[in-house]
Amino acid sequence: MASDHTRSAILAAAERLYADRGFGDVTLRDIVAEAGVNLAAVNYHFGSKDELIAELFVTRSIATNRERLHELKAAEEQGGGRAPIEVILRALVGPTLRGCLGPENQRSTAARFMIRASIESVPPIRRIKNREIDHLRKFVGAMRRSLPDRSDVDIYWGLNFALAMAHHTIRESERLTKLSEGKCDLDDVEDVVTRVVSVATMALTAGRMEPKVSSKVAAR
Amino acid sequence: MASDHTRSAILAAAERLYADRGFGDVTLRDIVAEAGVNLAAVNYHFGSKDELIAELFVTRSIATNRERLHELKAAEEQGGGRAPIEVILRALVGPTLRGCLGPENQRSTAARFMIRASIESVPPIRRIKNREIDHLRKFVGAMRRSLPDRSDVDIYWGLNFALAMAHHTIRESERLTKLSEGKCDLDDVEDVVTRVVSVATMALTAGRMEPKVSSKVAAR
DNA sequence: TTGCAATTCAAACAGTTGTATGAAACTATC
DNA sequence: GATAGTTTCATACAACTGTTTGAATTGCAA
Repeated sequence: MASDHTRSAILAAAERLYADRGFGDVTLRDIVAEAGVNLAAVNYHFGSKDELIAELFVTRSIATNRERLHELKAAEEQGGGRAPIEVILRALVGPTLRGCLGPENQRSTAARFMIRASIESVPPIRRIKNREIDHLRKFVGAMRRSLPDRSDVDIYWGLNFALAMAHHTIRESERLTKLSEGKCDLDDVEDVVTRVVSVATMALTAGRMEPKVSSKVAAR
Repeated sequence: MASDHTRSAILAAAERLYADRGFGDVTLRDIVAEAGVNLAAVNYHFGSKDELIAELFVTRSIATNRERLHELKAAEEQGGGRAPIEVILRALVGPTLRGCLGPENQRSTAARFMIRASIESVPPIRRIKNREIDHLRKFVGAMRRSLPDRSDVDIYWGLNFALAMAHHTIRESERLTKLSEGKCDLDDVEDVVTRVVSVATMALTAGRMEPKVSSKVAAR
């Protein structure tokens, strides 16, 4: 254990380089040069390159997830177990958007790293994302409680679309800016959050016709 | 020129392998082995590996784009220069969704390739995607004509969200299936198209204008 | 100080990658 | 059927990759 100086220097250097140049062309040698440590130190402290990447991503992920759940829990407690759907959706997409958008020149390394992780899709990160389902289920539960009349299928689709809009906006923020010739202000994060939440809410509440359990939905 | 047999054998083999195993771990040697040709043939016919990938992607892209524009043009001509927003959005996301979704066991190689291209993001493909903006502008134009009261910013956001829902659903179809325990039927492509179009339409028409909301089956 | 484990280091390893070469095998034209 | 141009081929190249090794160094406890 000792000082952990080498270990954290590697983590910091790796995150910075990945954020700047992407996973594709950053080698272990780049990382150790940036960190000022020996090449073998990576394998000594992390086991392998993939485990280093995984540790970086996991650390940032649980931070975001904790934020999300904190917002969600607070909202449900205040509403006596039932939170308005807008608030739930805001807890879902807010932390991610706030973490990854905002004025480019003042984006944290962590934010830029997470954007990279969202754009490029490297095996160790994909493996972790697949275990994120349990986390999403908590939001499914909250949404069900908030919209008890809504079918499960609609809930799932609403969740899917909310995440879609948030993640796609992060991934393609550059393209949207170019397409709109700067008219879409992606630096105003709260406006983006509001837009996403508003559309997702409409998707989940529109056409609230009576129970139209047409066919197979009756299951479960 | 001669027979082009080698050239097309390489293209076919490459597309198949990339579709099956992703760009990450398919080497030129894998490709030439699958195609039954010599290693040097790739560089002889395509110049480099990246140009091979680019050619594959460009071919599929212009096919999709042509479909999109065909649908769009037909709709606008029929409406005398103005098409309903739902139809425009359907022309935008329909071809892509139809090309990439549907019963997994009967997905074409081309479809699986495009899904890979959407999930992993490899440099030559990214470069091409960045030139796709001109194509999107045509849809912006059509949307403006269809919704003259709507601000440009709203149009851009609507387009962005429509693409977001379509692409994210393709990218994360597996996760959505797992999360919903199979309740979201991604094989029913037309239903997916309808859902995406319906939500995007709401995003573009809500808050203003009288309900032109064609009571489409928002959900079933 | 001595001893022992944890850490760092330079160096090499083993493999893979995309690409280049120059000769051989074709193909079509005259 | 010779010839010029295209295409194929086996092979080598050169560079880079993550990982391992075993010796040196360090830090700490007895």
